[in-house]
Amino acid sequence: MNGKFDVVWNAMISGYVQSGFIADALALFREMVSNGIPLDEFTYTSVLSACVNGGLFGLSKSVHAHAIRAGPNFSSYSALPVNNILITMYSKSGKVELARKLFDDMPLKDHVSWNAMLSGYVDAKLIDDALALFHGMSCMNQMAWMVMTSGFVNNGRAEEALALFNMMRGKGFEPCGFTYAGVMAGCADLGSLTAGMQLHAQVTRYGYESSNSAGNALLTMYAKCGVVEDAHQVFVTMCNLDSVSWNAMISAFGQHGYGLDAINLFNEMLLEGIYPDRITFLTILSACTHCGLVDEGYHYFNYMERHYGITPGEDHYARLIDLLCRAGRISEAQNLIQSMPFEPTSIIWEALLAGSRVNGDVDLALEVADRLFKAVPHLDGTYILLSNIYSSEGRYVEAANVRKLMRDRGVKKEPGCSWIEVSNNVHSFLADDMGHPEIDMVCRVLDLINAKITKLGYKPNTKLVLHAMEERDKEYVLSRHSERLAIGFGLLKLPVKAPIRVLKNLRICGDCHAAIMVMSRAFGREIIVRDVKRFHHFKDGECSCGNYW
DNA sequence: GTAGGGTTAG
Repeated sequence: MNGKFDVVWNAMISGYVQSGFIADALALFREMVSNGIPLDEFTYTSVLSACVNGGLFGLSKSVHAHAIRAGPNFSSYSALPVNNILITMYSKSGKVELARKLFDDMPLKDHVSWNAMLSGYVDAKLIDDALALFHGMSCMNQMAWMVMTSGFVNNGRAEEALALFNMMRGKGFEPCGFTYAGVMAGCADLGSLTAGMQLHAQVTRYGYESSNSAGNALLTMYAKCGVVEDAHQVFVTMCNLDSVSWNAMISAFGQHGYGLDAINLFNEMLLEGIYPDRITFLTILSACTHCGLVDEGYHYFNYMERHYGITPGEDHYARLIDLLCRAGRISEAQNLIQSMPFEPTSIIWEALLAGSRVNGDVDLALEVADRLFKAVPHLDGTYILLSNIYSSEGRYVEAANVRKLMRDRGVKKEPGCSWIEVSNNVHSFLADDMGHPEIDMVCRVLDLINAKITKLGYKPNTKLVLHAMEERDKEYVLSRHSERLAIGFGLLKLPVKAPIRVLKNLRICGDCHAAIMVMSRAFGREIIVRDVKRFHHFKDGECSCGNYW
C-alpha cells in the first residue's frame, strides 16, 4: 500500500460525509481498518465528523479511542483538526464543560477551534459564556459574528443581536447572507419594522437574491411585523424559491387569516414541482385552523400521508384537534385522540382544553385540566384557561380556587406584555403598568377612547376578568390591559393615518378584541395586533379573524 | 482531501 492509495480512501470518506451518506463513510472506514490501510489525521477527522453528523456519539468515542490506540502519533499540528471535531462532538453530546477542557488543553488552536467552542456554548444556551469567549477571541472572523448574533436571537435576546450586528459593521466586517438572516429573525421577534426595513436596504445592496436564507428571513420579518403585502413582494422577487420560502409564505398568509390564499399558494407550490414537507402541512393545517376551514383541514391531514408518505406527527394531530374543537366538533376531536397511533401527550391535551373553553364545556375542561396538572404541573396556561372557563360561567369561587392552587404550587402566570414601535424606539407596556414615562397621558387618552367607543356600542365583557370585584373595577381593569395601553400610546404618537402595529406576548383578550374593533371604526385607523398565535387586522369595525380565533 | 454556520413550523 503506498501513500497515494490512502489519500483516495480519505477522499472517498469525506465525499460520503459531505453528501450525508454517513453509513457508507463508516463502512469504508471499517474496510480501511481491516485492509490495514494507514490512517492519518484526515481519516480520523472525516470519520469523527461522520459520527457527529449522524448523532452517533458513542461510536465517535470508539473512533477516538481507536485513534489514540492504533492511530499515528499526532503532532500538535496534525492533532488540530481532530481536536476541533472533538470540541463539536463533546458539545453536541451535551458535554460543554468537557469541550472547554479540551479547548483549554489544546497546544495549538485556530479560528475553527474558537468558532467550534463558541457554537458549543450557543447550542447549550450558555449565551453569557459564549459572549465572554467571543470578547476574548484573538482570531475574530465573520463566522464568529454570525454565531454570536444568531445565538442572541435564538435565545430571545434580539436587541443584543442588533447591537452586535451594528458593532460588527462598525468594525468593517461584511455580513454574509446567514448573518443577515439571523439579525432579520431578530427584527421579526421584536416586531421592529424600522430596523427590518433598514436591513432590507442593506441586503438589497448586498444582493439577497444570491442568498435564500437572507431572502427567506426578510420575507418572514415582514410577515411577523404585520406587513404581509411586503412579505409577498419579497416572495415574488426572489429568484430561487426553495421549500422554506414556500413554507414561510404559506405560514404568513395563514397567520394573517388569509386561509384561502395559503391554500392557493400551496397548490401553486405543487404545480411548480416543489415537494411539500411536514412543515408545509403544519402550516397549511394552521392556516385552516385560523379560518375554520374544517373540511380542508381534514383533507390535507389525510392527503399528506396518502400522497406524500408523511406520517402525521403529534403536532399535526394537535392542529387538527384544535381545528375540530373550534368548530364545535368536540366528540370528533376526542375520537381522533382515541385513534392516534401513540399516547397523547400534553400538547394534545392543551389543544383539547383550549377547545373546551371555546365551547364552554366545563366538565370536559376539568377532566383534561386534571390530566395536564398531572403531566405538566407547572404549565401556567392550564390554570389560566380553567380559571377563565369558571369565570366566564360566573363560577367565581371555583375560579378563585384554581388560582389559589396555582399560587400554592408556585406557578406564576406569564404577565401580559404589549409593545409598539414609535420613531425607531420600542415601547413596552404591562397590564395596569405605571412604569412608562408618559403613562399619565396614555391613561387620559384611554379614558377618552373608552368614552367614544362606549357611545358607539362597545360594552365591556367583565366575565373575562378573573378576580371577584366590583363591576366598575372590572371595567377599569379591562381598559388597562397591556394591548390597550400600547394602542393608546400609538394613537397619541403616530401620524394621523399611520396604521398602528402592536405586539403581544399572550393571546389577545376577548374584551380587548371587541374594543379594538370599535376603535378601528371610531378613529378610522387600521390597527394590527400580533398576538402569540396569529395576527388580527382591525379595520372599519371588523377584524380579519372574523371573530374566530 | 480535514474541522466551525443560517432561514421556515412551535
